[in-house]
Amino acid sequence: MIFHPARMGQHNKRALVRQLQKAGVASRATLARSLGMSQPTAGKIVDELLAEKILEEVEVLENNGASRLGRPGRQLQLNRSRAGFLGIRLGVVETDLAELPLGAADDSLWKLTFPSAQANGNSAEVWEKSLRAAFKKLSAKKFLGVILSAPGIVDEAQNKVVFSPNLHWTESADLPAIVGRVCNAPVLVVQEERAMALGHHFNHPGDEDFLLVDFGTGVGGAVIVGGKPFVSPLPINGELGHTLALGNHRRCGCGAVGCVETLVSRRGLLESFSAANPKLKKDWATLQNFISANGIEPWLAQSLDAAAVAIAGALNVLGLRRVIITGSLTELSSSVLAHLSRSVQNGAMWARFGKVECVGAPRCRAAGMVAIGVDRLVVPDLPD
Amino acid sequence: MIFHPARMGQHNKRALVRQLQKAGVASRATLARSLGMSQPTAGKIVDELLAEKILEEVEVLENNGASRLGRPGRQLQLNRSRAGFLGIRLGVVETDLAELPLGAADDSLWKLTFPSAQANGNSAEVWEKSLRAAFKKLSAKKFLGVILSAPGIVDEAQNKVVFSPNLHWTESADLPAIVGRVCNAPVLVVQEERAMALGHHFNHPGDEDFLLVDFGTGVGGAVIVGGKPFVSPLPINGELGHTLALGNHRRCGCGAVGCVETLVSRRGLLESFSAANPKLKKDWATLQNFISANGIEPWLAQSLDAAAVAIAGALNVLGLRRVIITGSLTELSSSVLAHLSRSVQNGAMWARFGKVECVGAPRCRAAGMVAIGVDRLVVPDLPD
DNA sequence: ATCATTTAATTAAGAAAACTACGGAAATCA
DNA sequence: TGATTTCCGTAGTTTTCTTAATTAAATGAT
Repeated sequence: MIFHPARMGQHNKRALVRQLQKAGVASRATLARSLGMSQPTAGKIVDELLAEKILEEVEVLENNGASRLGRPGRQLQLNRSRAGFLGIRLGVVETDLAELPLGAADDSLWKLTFPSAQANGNSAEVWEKSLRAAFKKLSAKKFLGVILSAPGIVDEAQNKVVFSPNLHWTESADLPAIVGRVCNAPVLVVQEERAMALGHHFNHPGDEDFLLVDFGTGVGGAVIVGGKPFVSPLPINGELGHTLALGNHRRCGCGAVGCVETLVSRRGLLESFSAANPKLKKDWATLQNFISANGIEPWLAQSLDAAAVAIAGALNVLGLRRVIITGSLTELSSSVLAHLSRSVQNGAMWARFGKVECVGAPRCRAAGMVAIGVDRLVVPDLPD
Repeated sequence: MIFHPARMGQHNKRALVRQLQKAGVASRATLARSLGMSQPTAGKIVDELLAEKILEEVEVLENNGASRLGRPGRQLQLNRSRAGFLGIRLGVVETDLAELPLGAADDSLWKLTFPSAQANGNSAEVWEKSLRAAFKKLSAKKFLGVILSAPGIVDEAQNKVVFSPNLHWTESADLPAIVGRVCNAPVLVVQEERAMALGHHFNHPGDEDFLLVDFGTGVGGAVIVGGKPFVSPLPINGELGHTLALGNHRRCGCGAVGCVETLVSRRGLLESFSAANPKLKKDWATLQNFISANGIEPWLAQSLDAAAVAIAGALNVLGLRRVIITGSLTELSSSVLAHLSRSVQNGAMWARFGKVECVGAPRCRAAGMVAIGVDRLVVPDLPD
């Protein structure tokens, strides 16, 4: 990209907003210091953002610990009092809505819920009707934008669902148009795992570089490098659920045969569990209890090892050393994550030279969705 | 990164040099257009670069095809007449030297050669002596810098070899100091595959995003995204040779068991070949002829498929659709690459939605080494 | 041959956004 | 109360880009 003076402003504005997202609350002086810019510059940018109602000033009451010397800074944060974004979580079964502020969005805000699909064919139309009904119940009517998270493969640049084995109607539907008709605001379609990864980053600002792997109906991944979602030439990336596991012959929803997803998705685990223990009930609670009682049986070890090979391979290729695991695997006995972690370390090259970590974490979508909305709608990058 | 006016100049200078590297030859006006900057700006930057002897003007004689209307532009290129860099290719067996110009470096320039290691322990000292002797024979004595390519795992930010199973002495030796004593110029240590990938990019400017996989003593990879080497938090990336292949129990030089490298490195292929055909001579030429005559036998198919799983997994994770294969695999019957290509397409998700390519190419190190030198020594990024 | 046209390169003037330097405001501490 | 420290804003300077106008060097038509 080429720089000229007219672009510098917007760019530094983005940087300042990003910094404030991470810090949560900060003064003009603190922002200037942490960004390496002069105080007048930071002050001027903050003034603009306050005028745009993107930031707000907040009363101090920040007497925690040592009382600082000198004039106290006027603390700033992303605006928590205004409407902000409408979050739509389009899940495989249900769709949830949340009114998200620009700052401090958390996953307790999900309120309204309706089914995502119909048994018969007209899911898109019914979904639009349900959305319209739910929208009427919201307290806010006007939003800066709508952030819609969808499962499957999403082309975020095109706001399109490319492939969704469990929610096929979203592939042909024009989601931005549907949502736009109802909400009358710009719409961003984002991949669920990418939103969760970004959400994790902003909830744990120390985690700047990691691979997030979510286990659920499918197995999806997302990559954060330098605190930003990894952008690749293709709309697909981090898709390690569909790495092939040699020796696995299960047919996957994606059309291929042998994806690790067929081994470690919820359904995949249940299949293996049931095959190894045909007399037990084939449901998740039974599986959970069984693993807690009996530890890691060979069928589970093999599945976990297959996933670990894919994860470790991704770490080697991406140059990462930290894995965040979310979803169903975190609901099982802690020995499961421990086994996976050991197995990942076994396959990750960096483990020979330094530390490789593989830890569980809760899913946090809201914060990530807001971050994407702020990044792409509130302080957008200039084209070119 | 934060921008201020003082940085804009350097940044746009970098962009202009990059553009000229890709274009080969271009005029001020062409550069301005392709970079989206104004003519006066491009002209001013070019003037600086000419004064620094980084660029040179070149006589036209470019009457190919239609005679263009209007005043012809004065064509520019990276300086081909001056010394530029000293390239040192530290191979597993031999070390080669080349005097590299800033523009149009090709691999015919490798001239002086000496052994890389000694049977007894003092390899570093002997290597320094050999280097000193070879350096005396060069026509140029003064270089902008020395680019040293090394096999194994290289931390390019630290100019250090982290791990080199086939050339262990480089791990503990202070290569920049050794080379600096002899050549008296700044030294950059780069990973061989990264140099080759960048070289491929500049020899085929259309290839902006790809994964390069080199087969030889080991199996190494490098990633180019947007025409630039992919930078990751760790000094390791693109290391797909050490992805584990389930069911493979060979011990790898890296310390792990089951790396795909043990299947598809030169030695790995020979092992499998010999095991399947114990009566035949265990050498590369025999293997080549045998494959040409008998096609892809099961042992080879399995090895290729294991490599393909790792490659396809890397494509899925990195969001890429193009693979460049270099090294020993390109020396075999074309059916080998064809098999690998099919197998990669089988495992690559993008193949369901678009095209996935896997093609062979010659190794080109010189161009990549120069590109790295230009990028890091001639028009360096400002620290921050 | 000459002149209009087209493209390239340079010069000059203007605008954007950063920086430094300084001064007033608001707190702590002696 | 006054010294010190820190924060924030104002004023003026600097850097680098842009646009607009000018000069330069080619082609092609009359």
